[in-house]
Amino acid sequence: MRHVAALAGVGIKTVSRVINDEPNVSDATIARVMDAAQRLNYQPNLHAGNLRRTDKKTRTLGLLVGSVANPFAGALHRAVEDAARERGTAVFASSLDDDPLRERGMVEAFLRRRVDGLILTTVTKSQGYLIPEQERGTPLVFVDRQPVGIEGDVVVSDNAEGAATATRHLLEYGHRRIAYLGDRHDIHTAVERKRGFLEQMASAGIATGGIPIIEDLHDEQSARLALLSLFAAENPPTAIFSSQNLVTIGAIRGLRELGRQHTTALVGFDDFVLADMLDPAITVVAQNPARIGALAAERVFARLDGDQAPDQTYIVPTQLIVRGSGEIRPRD
Amino acid sequence: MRHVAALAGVGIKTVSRVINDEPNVSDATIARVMDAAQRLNYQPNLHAGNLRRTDKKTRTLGLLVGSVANPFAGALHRAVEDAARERGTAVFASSLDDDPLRERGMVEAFLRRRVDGLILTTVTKSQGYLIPEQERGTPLVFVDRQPVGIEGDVVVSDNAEGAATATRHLLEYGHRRIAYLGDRHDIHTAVERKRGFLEQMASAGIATGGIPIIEDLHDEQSARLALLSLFAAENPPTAIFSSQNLVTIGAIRGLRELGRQHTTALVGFDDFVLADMLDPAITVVAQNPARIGALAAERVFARLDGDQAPDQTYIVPTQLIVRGSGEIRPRD
DNA sequence: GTGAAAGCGCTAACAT
DNA sequence: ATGTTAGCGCTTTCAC
Repeated sequence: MRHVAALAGVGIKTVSRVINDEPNVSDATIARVMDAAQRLNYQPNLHAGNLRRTDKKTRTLGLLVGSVANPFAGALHRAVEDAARERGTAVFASSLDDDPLRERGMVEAFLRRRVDGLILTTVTKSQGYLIPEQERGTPLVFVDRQPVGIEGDVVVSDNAEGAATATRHLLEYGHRRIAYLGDRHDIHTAVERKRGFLEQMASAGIATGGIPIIEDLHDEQSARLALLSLFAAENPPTAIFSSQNLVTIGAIRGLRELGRQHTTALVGFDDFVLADMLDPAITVVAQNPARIGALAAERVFARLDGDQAPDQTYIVPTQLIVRGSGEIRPRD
Repeated sequence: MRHVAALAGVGIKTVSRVINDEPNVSDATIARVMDAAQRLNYQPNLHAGNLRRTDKKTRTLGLLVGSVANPFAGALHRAVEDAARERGTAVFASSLDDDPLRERGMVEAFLRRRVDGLILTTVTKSQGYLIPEQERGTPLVFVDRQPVGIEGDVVVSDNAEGAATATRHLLEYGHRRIAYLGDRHDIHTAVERKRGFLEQMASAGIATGGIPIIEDLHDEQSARLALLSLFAAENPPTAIFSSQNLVTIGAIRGLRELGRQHTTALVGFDDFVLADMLDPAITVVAQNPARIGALAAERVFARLDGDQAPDQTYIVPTQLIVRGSGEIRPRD
């Protein structure tokens, strides 16, 4: 900037004014400064400015998700990015792989870079460690998980209601013996989905004690094996509710191995690409990651704009998408 | 930092030493400083440090892709992130949606934030505008596209060879009339894939003039319609080579509509989730986005470490995955 | 409409 | 082993 000022033959403050579109600079001066900046390939240093600037905003956001490689996170990330770009804000993204140490590490890395806000899918047992930062005024929005040991805005899918809808759907098609295949029992979303499922089963007068439930399935392979074990046991289910993407796909593989994909009903939580092109096409309860991301970004920016409203939990509705696999009736 | 120094009863430089793990501080002092930092919830300001630091490294990378919501970009991003984390580097990601203005805007936004390097899938006609930045020493790595108007390290899939492999595969199964469905004809990857296809067809002695070729298919819908038009015309193809993910899926939809999915061979460029669970399962030439990302990150860091080797183009091999659709023989 | 001086939070280069 | 001073590139404040 000093060099630009020298070349344009003006004071450094005038260059600053031109760069930041501040008033009180004559058109002629603006032109001279722009020209000098161009010739020197000058790029303003945002960080240097922020050091002195009163609002202290870096126009940077931090986003923490399970993995940027998974479709749910991708859609969410994209929505956050779109909202951010409108505000001239860049987005740091990081994958946590369910590793609490990584969460701590990346939060610190982002805070050292002075992000204006944080949108996070937490994997730590408690997020109390964020309290000091929150008190300092950094907006925190929790997505897809309820925070523990701290308050904050929260945006989640309607997990319990979505699971209940899926279950109701299967019940309506005449199923009584419905198995639950779930992922890690200790994460918020899984707890809620199981709760929705069980409550709906109970409402239908089904003794919850006898329901086949297999949890902690973390990938396709374990889900596939779980499904096979279901049919190896006595009194196999006539329908399956799978609580997550990979579990659904593993279940499909298992059903196909047994040749039961056309006789066993299946509803999965979370939609996936090409679900409509499988045979049978898979009925799912779809989440809306783009909506979750948009809402989370909206909350962060509202807080940055001074919104003082009490923390709130936003529940994004899910949607049952009927495709075939969920409409298979029991044999008898 | 001043406050920490005051509370610990030491000079500010000593705090700096402790924070940065520099030597020549007694254990007792370290403990006192750490304690004070803890009590004040002190978070060092990386940007302030960088202002004075001689290496001028922000430990930040910028990544530009088509869209962070697409699986190819997600896998690539993840690989870049993994490499970056090992180096204490955070990653900015941004989606371009084929919009040159967005590329320019985001590059500028990243440069103002002083990223140490840039990994980019370019969408502008020429990337000459990056030359000044390159001369300033910022490593630039181009992925999935050849840059124009500038030199730099490049990491791409083996598009031509992959397309040739797919084509050869279809030829080996007896096809002579193979149609090409391609996406935007003006992007590097599409050009290369078409070239590989045509060269292989020519090698097989097939007059390239008569080959059914439809390009500029940008989504499933247009690909589906293109496929239908192929079979509405005289002398329909016995096999299809589709040059991209969405095009492949659109083609599958079209074939199914016509009931020809079991009688028309299909090989797609780029793998996709559940391709193995369709009927028929889809034979593809798979790319390796994770490898591309890892290689790109490696190049950036090598340059940052002072590697002065001439710019190089890294070609990541593709892999034919045989699943069924590509092994259907022509009727006669 | 313009510029000079001070200072943001830190590290470099020297002291001691 | 520790502290002091200057200055990174900018914005603020205030003077002209």
